[in-house]
Amino acid sequence: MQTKMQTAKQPDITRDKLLEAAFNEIHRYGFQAASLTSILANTGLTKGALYHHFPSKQDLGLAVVDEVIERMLAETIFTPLRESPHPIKTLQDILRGKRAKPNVVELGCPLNNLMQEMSPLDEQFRQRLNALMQRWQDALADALLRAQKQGQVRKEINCAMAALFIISAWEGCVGIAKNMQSTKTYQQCFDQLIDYVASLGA
Amino acid sequence: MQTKMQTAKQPDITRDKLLEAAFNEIHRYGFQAASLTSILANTGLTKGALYHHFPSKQDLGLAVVDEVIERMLAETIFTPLRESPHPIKTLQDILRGKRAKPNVVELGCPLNNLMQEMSPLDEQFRQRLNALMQRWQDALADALLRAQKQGQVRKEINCAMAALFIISAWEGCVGIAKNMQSTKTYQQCFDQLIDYVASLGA
DNA sequence: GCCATTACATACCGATTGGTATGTTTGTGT
DNA sequence: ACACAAACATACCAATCGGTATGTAATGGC
Repeated sequence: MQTKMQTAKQPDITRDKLLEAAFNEIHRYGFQAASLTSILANTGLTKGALYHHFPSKQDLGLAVVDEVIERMLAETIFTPLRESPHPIKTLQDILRGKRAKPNVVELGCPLNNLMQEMSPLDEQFRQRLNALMQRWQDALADALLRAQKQGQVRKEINCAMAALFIISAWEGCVGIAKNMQSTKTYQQCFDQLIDYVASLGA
Repeated sequence: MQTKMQTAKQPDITRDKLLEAAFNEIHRYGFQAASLTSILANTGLTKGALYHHFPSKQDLGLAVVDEVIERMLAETIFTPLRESPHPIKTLQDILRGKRAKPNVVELGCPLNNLMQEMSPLDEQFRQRLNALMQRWQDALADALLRAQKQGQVRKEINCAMAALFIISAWEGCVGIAKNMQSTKTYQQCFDQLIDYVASLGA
């Protein structure tokens, strides 16, 4: 019997619950301060389950990066940019629409939080976070290049460099708004970034 | 006898040693993960000294913000900007020269690190860090306003908003370079920011 | 020169941490 | 139906955490 029984063991679902709870805990407290006990309390599971699915806290954290955060970025940024026929407009829409998630203003960007905390401390974290960053930059540079071919970005613009700067400013805006705890600052800051993106065309 | 004796007790110096060691520890590991034991090991002092000068770990951290980090920002940014007769050039010089400090690329901006870690968790930290951010933004907005009166910044530019964005991008560039562990990325990213500052004039 | 206070050092505490060893239940292949 | 492995739960561990209580040495006022 493969059909769902409520009391049945569902290892995949259990794993996902652990990943989601770990993501939330890490998003708020950072990786080092994230408490496994707290994560387990939020899932109703125990250490037996955790250490059955993940050999260590670090592996749990890396799995959060590779699976949870990767999926979020792919869905909200990478894929829309890649599939868009109007890359500049799509990028600006993404920058505008990001305010939809309220806890981004409260807790910041999960990827950037982990980068700032873990990159100097753990080479494994740094490499995986860096790989995600690279995909982000590539997706953006690709979008800018396509826009450039459409004549919506000036020819003298170095798209890779522009992409790097946009991401930097992007993360910077999220971080400042998080410190200010202000959605107003968030929007003001992103308006400037949207203007910058527009300035690449004129 | 007030003269310096090597074995004499010098409470001010002791306090400074604690603050400096705490700053270094926090800069690398963050506030939550900063170990008091490690800080004391780096000073040769003990808990008796620490808790004589600071009532708690939080007070130690807040003192690091109020005294150590404040002084660094004032010396390297606030004062140069305030006293400069050519604000735009001075700003660009600061952005260019920041690479002088190598551990900024390795460990990032101490202010931003603490903001990203502590703002959602501790209101006292958030307020003090926010106050420093506000002084930064004011110093930058002032400099841009003076440049605007000199005709070096376009009249339609909102200097306060531009200052907010510059700081965001500033911190973003430092953060990205720290994750990449690359002084090259650091310079590439800041070159874009310097171009942006220049674009305010033309 | 005495004395109170400052400026530390030493020893210890409960709480929490990540991790492990072992037990128990559930699913699966034959 | 039986065996075996997977999927958990329970109980426990050493290490480290921030913090405290107490003791001692140095300093400054009178």
